[in-house]
This record gives sequence, C-alpha cells and structure tokens, in this order.
Amino acid sequence: MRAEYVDAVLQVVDLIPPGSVLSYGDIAELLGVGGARQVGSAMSASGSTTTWWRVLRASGHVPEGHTAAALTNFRSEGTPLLGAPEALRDGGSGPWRVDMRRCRWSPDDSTMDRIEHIARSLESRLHRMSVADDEMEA
DNA sequence: ATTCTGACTTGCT
DNA sequence: AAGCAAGCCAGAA
Repeated sequence: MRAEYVDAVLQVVDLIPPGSVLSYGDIAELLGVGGARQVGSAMSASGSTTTWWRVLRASGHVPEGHTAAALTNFRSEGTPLLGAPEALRDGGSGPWRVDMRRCRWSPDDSTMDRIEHIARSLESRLHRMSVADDEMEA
C-alpha cells in the first residue's frame, strides 16, 4: 500500500460531513484507483487519527471490534441507525447498522471537483512512483 | 509463478 | 437475519 494512496483516501474521508457516511467501495470508485479492499487496508493502516467511523461496509456495518466507538460517534452526529433498540444497548454489541439509504454522502458539485483533483493528483503521483521503480531495476 | 490474506461487495439460500 | 460462495484488488511470503 503506497503512502500516496493512503493520503488520497484520507483526503476524501476528511470531506465527509458529520452525520454522513461512505462505503469502502464508494471511495474506491471516487478515486478511480484500486478497489474496496484497498480502501479498507488504507483505513486499517491509518489508525484512529481520522473520522474513520464515516467509512464502513456497503451493508452499513462497521468494522469488527470498532462497534462501540463508532456508535458513540454516530449518536453525537445523529447518524441514522437501523436495528432493534435492544441491539443498541451496552456498547451496541447487538446487530445494528447505519442506515446507508438515508445518510450515504453525495458530494455537491464543487466538492466533487475537489475529489476529482485528489484523484488526478493520486494518479500522477502513483505514475511517478512506478517510473522511479522501473529505474531501480535498471 | 503461486498462494495466502484482508476494516470488501454482490448475489443466492 | 445470517451465512456462504465467488469475484474482486494488491501486497506479502
């Protein structure tokens, strides 16, 4: 996983407003590079210094082991959740998920421009890196 | 070159 | 609802 890739993913994550979310696959699609699994790896590598809870599975489920922390963030942001009330008790250990249909983020036009800029920048940086790699072998 | 692994996704039961 | 199989992309062994 290239550092450039992780950077680009995090730049997009930073644009997601409170109360909204994107799936791993959404971000991969916005960047036009890599797939959902790459975005997942990038998030895993980036630690807790980000608003990681705004990126989750397409099903609305948050990554294993992070349900309690995510739930408190969702509560403070008013993120819409699905699931029986009893599932949300004590740390949210039960079967609940984010209501993706209601809070999946759709960037406005100007924000989409910024995302496209991030994507273009990523591609050129990645290209330069691969050229540098080729020269290493020679 | 192969095989394994992962904060994934979709479709089918 | 929940589990499973396949497909997916890349990095690591």
